[in-house]
Amino acid sequence: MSDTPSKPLNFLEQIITRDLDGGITSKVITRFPPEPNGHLHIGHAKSICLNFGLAERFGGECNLRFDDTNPEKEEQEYVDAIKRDVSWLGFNWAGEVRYASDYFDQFYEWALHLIREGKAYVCHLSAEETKEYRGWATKPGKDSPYRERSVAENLAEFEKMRAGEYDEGQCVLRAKIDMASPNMNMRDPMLYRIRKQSHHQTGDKWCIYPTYDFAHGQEDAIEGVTHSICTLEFADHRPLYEWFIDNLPVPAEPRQYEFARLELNYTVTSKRKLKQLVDEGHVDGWNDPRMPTISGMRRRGYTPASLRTFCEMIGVTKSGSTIDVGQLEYCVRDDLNNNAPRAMCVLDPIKVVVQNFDEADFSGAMVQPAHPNKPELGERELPFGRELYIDRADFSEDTTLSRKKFKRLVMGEYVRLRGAYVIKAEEAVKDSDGNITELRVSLVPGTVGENPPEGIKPRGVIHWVNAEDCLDCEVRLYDRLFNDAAPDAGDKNYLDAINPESLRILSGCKAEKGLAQAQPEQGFQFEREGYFCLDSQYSSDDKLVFNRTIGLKDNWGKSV
RNA sequence: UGGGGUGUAGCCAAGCGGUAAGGCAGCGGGUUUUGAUCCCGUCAUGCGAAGGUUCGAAUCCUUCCACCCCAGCCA
Repeated sequence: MSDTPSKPLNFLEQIITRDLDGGITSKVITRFPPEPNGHLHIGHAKSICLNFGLAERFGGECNLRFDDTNPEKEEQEYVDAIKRDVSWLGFNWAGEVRYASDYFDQFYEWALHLIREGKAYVCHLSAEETKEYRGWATKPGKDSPYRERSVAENLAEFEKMRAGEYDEGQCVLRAKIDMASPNMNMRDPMLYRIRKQSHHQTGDKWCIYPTYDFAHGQEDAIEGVTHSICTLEFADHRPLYEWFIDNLPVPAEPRQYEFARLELNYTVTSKRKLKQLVDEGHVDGWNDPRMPTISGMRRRGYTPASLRTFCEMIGVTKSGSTIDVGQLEYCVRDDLNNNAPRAMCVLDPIKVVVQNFDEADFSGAMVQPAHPNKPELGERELPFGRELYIDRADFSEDTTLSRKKFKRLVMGEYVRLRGAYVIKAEEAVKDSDGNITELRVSLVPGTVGENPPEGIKPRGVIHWVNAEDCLDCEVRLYDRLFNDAAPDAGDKNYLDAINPESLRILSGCKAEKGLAQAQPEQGFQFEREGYFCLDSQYSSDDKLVFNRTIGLKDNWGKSV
């Protein structure tokens, strides 16, 4: 036994443990059931981690099943993207991908079964009439005039529906349950509706499609799902889920459990809103690095591990909660800090000329570990020459700046070049507008890897690159997409909360030579700047584009 | 309003009648050739409120309050 306290079980883990111990379940089967009508986002990641994670933890299996019961909004493109996202997160679904549409024949048989049992009927009420008949919270509904049709008539009518003899909206198949139920879902819910559209999986085979309610529990039963986990808003559907399981000759009895979906502040996650951001060009596609989509976060530089850690960290409960994005950001920062190789990149370069370069006792290159506490990641070479670049913000002519407030280069004073020499600022060359165009410095010999002689106190450590062989690159600084913690709360228009500075494109940045080997999505820490990765879309052999995943934690200024 | 669900720190979250875990954020300090990391310390006389039961209540009972969800031929 390890002495680290184990994480307490969440309520689902407690239920599963109980079911396993009590012999109610022999092998846990879960499923992740997306509808292929949009791209996956961070909220789905929670569900994915939950379902796959539970299966993993208890030695079970998790299926990937597309809930494709509505051809109206679904597309193959989404199916492909979803598979890609789930795989990227690092999960393997059991067997082949499943589709609700794989079971359409079976659902049809079961519909027939209910009709024969007198538990379902074809209803010709219009949508508006149906709504009226349904009643209201305090008002019980009225029975449809078609409710008491004979089995034979229902069979015939349903066959006509299936055969395409009715148009969309003319009739539906409904379960005969209870029009006075306080639970609206039990007031004779729809089982089948007519949709004369081809389906991405079944083509034109069907013109009637089962509803979510008529499909979900039965799919679970067919697949032997033991614990069917969904979000809170489906809790009201559970009695209906159970009604189908009880009234149909299904091969198993899955149970439904609900948990609270993930909400993040400074973020919107509704499919409709994300689609609007894309369609109206507020962002650069579904995988824009500012999007909370899996593909967007991936392009931004989030790692699968960081997302999984996050989902693990926030817990699983039934209380509606909004997590601080800071917690998500902490997870990537932590993962990247532990694993990302270090590099230097000057974002706003100012040329530096080392006037006594010939006194350098190291010509050629400095050597630095790729990671300060991971020697196994190897070393990198930092060429060093007469001309360098440092960041404009790392130099000041103001000699009154205190050492505590400004730990960088000041005219006439010393600073350490990360991994190289201590230098002293001697002179600033300016253009006619007073902008510094070049900085002349001198190096202190013998200070590579060594402390400077007595009396020389560098104010701090700054990053730099060698002018001769550094790489020109573009750096994209991303910030939160919204300035408002709750962009879509109340009757606010979330578009008004868009952060106009959520993307800043910096060109002419100078990266250390070794970064030429960077692979798209591979994370690096640009020392003193943050975590970056090569953009998978805009980077090419002759143009390097780096995305800032997240900045370094920045405490200074708060306490000085 | 009928039904369903939820209230523990700024944000999450353990707790399951024996005297409020942990994480994020914050604050104070130490180490540091990254203002990062790391390390140490600190952070609820209090569990939505009020009553009650009990030697003992965040946990049990009663009433009340607040917030979320449902009332699609969406999922």
